[in-house]
Amino acid sequence: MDKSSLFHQFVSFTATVHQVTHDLTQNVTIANITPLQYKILEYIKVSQPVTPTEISDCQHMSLPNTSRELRKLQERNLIEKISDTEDRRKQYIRLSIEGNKMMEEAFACIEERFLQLIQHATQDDIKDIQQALFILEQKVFQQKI
Amino acid sequence: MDKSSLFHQFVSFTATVHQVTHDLTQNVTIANITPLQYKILEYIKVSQPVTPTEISDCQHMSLPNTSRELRKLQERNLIEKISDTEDRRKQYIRLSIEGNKMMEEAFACIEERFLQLIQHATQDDIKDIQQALFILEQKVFQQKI
DNA sequence: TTATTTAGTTATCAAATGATAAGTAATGGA
DNA sequence: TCCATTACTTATCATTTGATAACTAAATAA
Repeated sequence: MDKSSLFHQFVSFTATVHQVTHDLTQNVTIANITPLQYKILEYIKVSQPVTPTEISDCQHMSLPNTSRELRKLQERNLIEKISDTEDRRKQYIRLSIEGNKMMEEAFACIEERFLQLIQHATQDDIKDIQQALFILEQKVFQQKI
Repeated sequence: MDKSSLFHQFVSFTATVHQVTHDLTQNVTIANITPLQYKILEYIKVSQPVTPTEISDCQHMSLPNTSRELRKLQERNLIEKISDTEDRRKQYIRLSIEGNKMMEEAFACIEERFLQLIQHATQDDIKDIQQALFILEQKVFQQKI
């Protein structure tokens, strides 16, 4: 087995992953949120509390643009900014009650669609899928370049 | 094992996939190509010949916008349009020599980075990865909603 | 203390992308 | 033949996103 043909399998796989995640997340954002804002909220949801700099790094956007989007999200009461007591330059961002509710609903919707995707999976299938996810995470995706 | 905790593992996994593919494809597009144009070329590369309608459907963009981007790509001699002899409304899009060369280089660059990612994988690891990709494709990603 | 660095903001501009209306030309059905 | 549909184009406008300069305030190093 050569690594080059594994590459082709990998490319095809990632294309499918992107396709499926697009389908799963399509139209979950009922509120008037831009795709970028959704991605930011999603990141805050799973990593809160986070600083603007962290968002900037992880979402590959400049700090000024991050600041702008966070301001819009705060104006819509979806997030809260809490300044660090130690270092008063720093801020911690977390979802507001409203923002959290919105993201919970979004995730519930995605989960529902995901469960449809694996509705025919047996208990053994589930175990296989879990194992496969684990192997890929460990042997491919958590490697550093 | 319940399906709900599998969902969380899945979400985390897809986030990692997006992260890694972003890193792999970063800065591969030396030519002055927008991200959208790159994605279109990538799709043409692996699926050619394709019609504008197919591109429109698969890339989730309107036909007018597809037409606009294809015009730009043709102006830069990266693609060719061939009209169908049967149905003269239809067109087939394929990469030009130049466009193909560009995409070959892009893929080579991505492959190089991918190989770095799995440089420490043994022959057994490769087999495991292959098997994991196969299982996920089959049991999760190829399911229809 | 003073200078430098860090964290974030505000403002502004340009480019990319999305949405929509109106059009052409070919096809296919009634 | 006439009408509806399909495939695609052109034009235009709005929105989103990216890039950059100039700024404030706090922390840290010299």
